[in-house]
Amino acid sequence: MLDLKYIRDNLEEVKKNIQIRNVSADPEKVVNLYNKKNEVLKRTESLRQKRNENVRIMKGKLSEGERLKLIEAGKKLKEEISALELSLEKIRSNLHREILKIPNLTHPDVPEGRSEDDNLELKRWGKPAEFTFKARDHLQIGNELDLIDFETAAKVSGQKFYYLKNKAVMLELALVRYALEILEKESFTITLTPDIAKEDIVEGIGFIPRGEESNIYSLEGTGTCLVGTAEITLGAYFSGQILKAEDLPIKLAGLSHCFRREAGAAGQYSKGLYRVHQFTKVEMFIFCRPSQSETQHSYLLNLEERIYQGLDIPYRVVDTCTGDLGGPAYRKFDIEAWMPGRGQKGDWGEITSASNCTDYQARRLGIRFKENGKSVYVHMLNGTAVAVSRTLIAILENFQQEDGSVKIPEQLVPYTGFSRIN
RNA sequence: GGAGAGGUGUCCGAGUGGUUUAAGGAGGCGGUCUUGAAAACCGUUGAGCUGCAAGGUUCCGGGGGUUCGAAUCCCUCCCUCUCCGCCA
Repeated sequence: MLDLKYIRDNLEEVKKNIQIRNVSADPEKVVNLYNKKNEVLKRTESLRQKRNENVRIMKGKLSEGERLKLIEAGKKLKEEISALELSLEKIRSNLHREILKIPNLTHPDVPEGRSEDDNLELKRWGKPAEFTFKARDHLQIGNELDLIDFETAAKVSGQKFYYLKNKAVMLELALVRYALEILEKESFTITLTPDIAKEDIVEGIGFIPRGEESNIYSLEGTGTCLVGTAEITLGAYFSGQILKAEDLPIKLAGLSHCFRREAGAAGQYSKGLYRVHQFTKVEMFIFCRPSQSETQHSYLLNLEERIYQGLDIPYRVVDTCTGDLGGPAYRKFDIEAWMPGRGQKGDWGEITSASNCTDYQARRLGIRFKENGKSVYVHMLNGTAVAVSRTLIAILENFQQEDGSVKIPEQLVPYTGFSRIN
């Protein structure tokens, strides 16, 4: 969330930002609720002060008459205070609800636009393969080589689930190992995170844990959710803590399953493994000083590129436009891999994203560090190291051979133990 | 899942209704002394909200309750430890 004082003092800027990011939020309502909260808080606190004074007097020796009088006064104060506290609580919860709708500020270089079509292409790497035969999509390849089984998964778990089989299993494990080793060398602390997190944590990271529009599976009656990404469990790792300035930047990497409801998502561009309810992902996370976050953001993008260059997957990098940014992100770079089976004649498909969320998440989660005796919110960044299911698409479709087999990228062979699937 | 013991500031730890405005210790920071360091001594040292500030207010695992007044009493949930049960 944004700082309340900042919204109050920069209302026009916040309004403009909401407009270019194409979301519905009402900062004026937030400011009104904030002012109202402060006003009621002030009255509550002055009554509390009276109550405390009253109590202090009663610590000493008093005549019975005086004591009774003070007790009566205390009773009256108590009633007034609880009435005010009740309305304060109401205002607070309204304020909380409204402020969560307000997105992060936006980096000045982010292209303005309404949808992903307005994202700005920054660069391309590699050359999409030109096939001398009719290219198949990963569904066909997966079927022919007995690698992916959607039908059985639909029967057992529902649509948009899948069984990986045979060499695809090893390929998934190899990708995970490949990414984790690179990150370990980059002195990330590698972790294997829980796949479940508490609702307030999920919300603190900026996801909506419940409701129709939520992309998150909540576990009824437990106050917890299945994580949509390890960004949640990594980001909350230090929640409520004050970090040592000399420890920054802190780099964590996490392997987890990711669960997404994807309600209403369907169609040609979501087919097969592209949009599924469960997949495996290695995520990177950085906590740093505000002055470092732009550099760290480039660093994350750079690492992602290295990882996909190592896999020989052709890709392009895009700077996500204002209308396509999620609430917490200040700026986001996506890597889109070339997927020959996507659309009619192949297309780019998002395979990683690296976001600089500045202090938007840190404020809700209470993650700070000390600077000159003052506590400052850290900046938090996240990036995909390997999203396995989509990387499988890219590998199967880009490295398919005329004889129906699939070649494994050279750098992955030490991890798979085979260089070809057939 | 059952029984018991716990959860207090960066850490250890005292505290069972009103001199707790959280004792004391360790650690950190500053200083005295010293060629320098150690030791010793002196001082200082949590966070949030509000406010220009002074100040005020909240926080003793979370939430709720009793009371004029709660770290302290009651209810509830969470977590940790020990033992038992179950189990990859």
